[in-house]
Amino acid sequence: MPELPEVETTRRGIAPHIKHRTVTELVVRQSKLRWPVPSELHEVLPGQPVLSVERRAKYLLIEFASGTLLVHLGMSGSLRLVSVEQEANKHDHVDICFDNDMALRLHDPRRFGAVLWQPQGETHSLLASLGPEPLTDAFTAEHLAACAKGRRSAIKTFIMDNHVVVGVGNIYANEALYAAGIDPRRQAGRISAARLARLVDEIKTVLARAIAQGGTTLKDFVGGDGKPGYFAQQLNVYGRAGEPCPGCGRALSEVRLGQRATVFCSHCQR
DNA sequence: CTAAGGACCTGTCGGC
DNA sequence: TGCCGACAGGTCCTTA
Repeated sequence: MPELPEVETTRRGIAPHIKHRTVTELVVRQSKLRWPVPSELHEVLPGQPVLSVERRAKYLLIEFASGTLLVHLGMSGSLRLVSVEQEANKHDHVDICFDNDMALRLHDPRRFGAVLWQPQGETHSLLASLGPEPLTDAFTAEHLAACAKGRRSAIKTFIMDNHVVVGVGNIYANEALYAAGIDPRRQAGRISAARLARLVDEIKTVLARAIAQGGTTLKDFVGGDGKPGYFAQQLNVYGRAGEPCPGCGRALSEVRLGQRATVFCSHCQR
């Protein structure tokens, strides 16, 4: 569910509560997530203090001295902190229990999420070939233009490719392309450098604004503090097919690209 | 190499 | 009210 802003919001929500806390126990009620939860975690985690909580793409990285716990929320995952006494609900698959009797609880109905282990000094294969973080200086107009050269796939599909740039999910791909005035169906390699530069700016702006607002309000998310709900954010096109374009008033169109809902204004986006 | 499609899984919603 | 298909914020893996 979460797009990058929701993952970042989750990171910020949980980090202060688990940093420097020591793991006492790992409870796995359902080990069949996207990949099996490694059984070695039961031996590896207890007794270790959390050094920090980072993020790479949509992976949360919980750092320990002997390695890093990777947590991905998939489509429907959420994390919240609960008392270890708190009874588990349906789809509460994993608890990481801490020495203050709180547990970081992973809830994930669709089980597209993952909990994986990366030993110290190694890079997990899932993190090995990721593109730059969109909100850092590593994501530049030059980089996007170089990647786009010769590529015939639709620009929307292209910016959702993790090798090009990470963290651009379906909602924000739609929003960034609208903001940049680019037709999502246009071939990536046939867009001018200037327009790609604009797109880089809009991706950064859209994601940064969503993070500032605490993520998009969508029903599955539960805030890191346990407060239900996302945060109100106005989306210009996503989920608004048929409604008037905020710019010109014409009805927004919807097509399917790579099996994903794609909403745009055929007048404002070229 | 690129591009397209299937796969994983549950819940919800609209239509008949 | 009940059943069925379509769809949902992700992304890896296989196939052409």
